[in-house]
Amino acid sequence: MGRSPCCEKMGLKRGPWTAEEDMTLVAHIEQHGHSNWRALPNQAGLLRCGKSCRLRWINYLRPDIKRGNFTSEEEGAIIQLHAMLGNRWSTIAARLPGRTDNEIKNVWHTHLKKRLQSSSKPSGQAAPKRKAKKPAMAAASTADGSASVPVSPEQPISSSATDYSMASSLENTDSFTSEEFQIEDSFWSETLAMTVDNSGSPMDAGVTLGAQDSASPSSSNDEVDFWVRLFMQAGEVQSLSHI
DNA sequence: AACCTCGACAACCGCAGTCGT
DNA sequence: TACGACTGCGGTTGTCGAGGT
Repeated sequence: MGRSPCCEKMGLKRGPWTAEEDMTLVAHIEQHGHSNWRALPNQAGLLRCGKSCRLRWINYLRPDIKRGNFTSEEEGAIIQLHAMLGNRWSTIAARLPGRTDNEIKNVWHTHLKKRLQSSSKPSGQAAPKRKAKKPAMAAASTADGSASVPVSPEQPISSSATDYSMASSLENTDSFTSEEFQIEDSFWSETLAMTVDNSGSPMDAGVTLGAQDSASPSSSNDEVDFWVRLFMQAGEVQSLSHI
């Protein structure tokens, strides 16, 4: 619709950020905040577009970023949240304090999606050709190789609970081996139960791993809570229908 | 030792939603 | 109400390093 490009391409630097640029950006944000990303590069003296600055800050420079490998709890949470929410990475990230949407998205595409796909295939077909670099990231091989997640990882979230099998996905939380997702039973029963129990005060309810992320907007929580409750109700309906 | 392949992750791009005028 | 500017999000790509051949 004739939108102008997000930034002027002329003279703006691209590619990996240098340590000096990082320092400049951090120093500027600590002093002046980031109320206006578009104007920030000029004010800070950076030859980057505002979008690039924002991304760098959010994904890498923010002080509350948690670096390092994802724990099995976090991976399990991502899988479950993805089953509920689809590719709503920012919403999922809001439930994982210290993790960014980009990071979660990367982990999903590089590890978790393949893990789910491999676990849904017959045994013997999922063996990775290469040894995993990081032990924690070793491809999961379920005991019988028959574990599967009924909801396709690719399936986008639907506005209708009836065409999204939340019930199945929740009922099959033990699709993952206990060694990898120890939190499954306790974590999800607790968090989801809390969501339902707090249905009267949606602002307080939520599926958050660890401490409540104070930075996550309440509207986001409301949205997630809405879907959680909706799916829970749909799950109850489907559970009954299976009887 | 050199080359190849693949995994991991940072960064970019374009679209959609929101807000101000 | 319409329009433009800006921000945020999700998909995709590029780059680098490690492991395999």
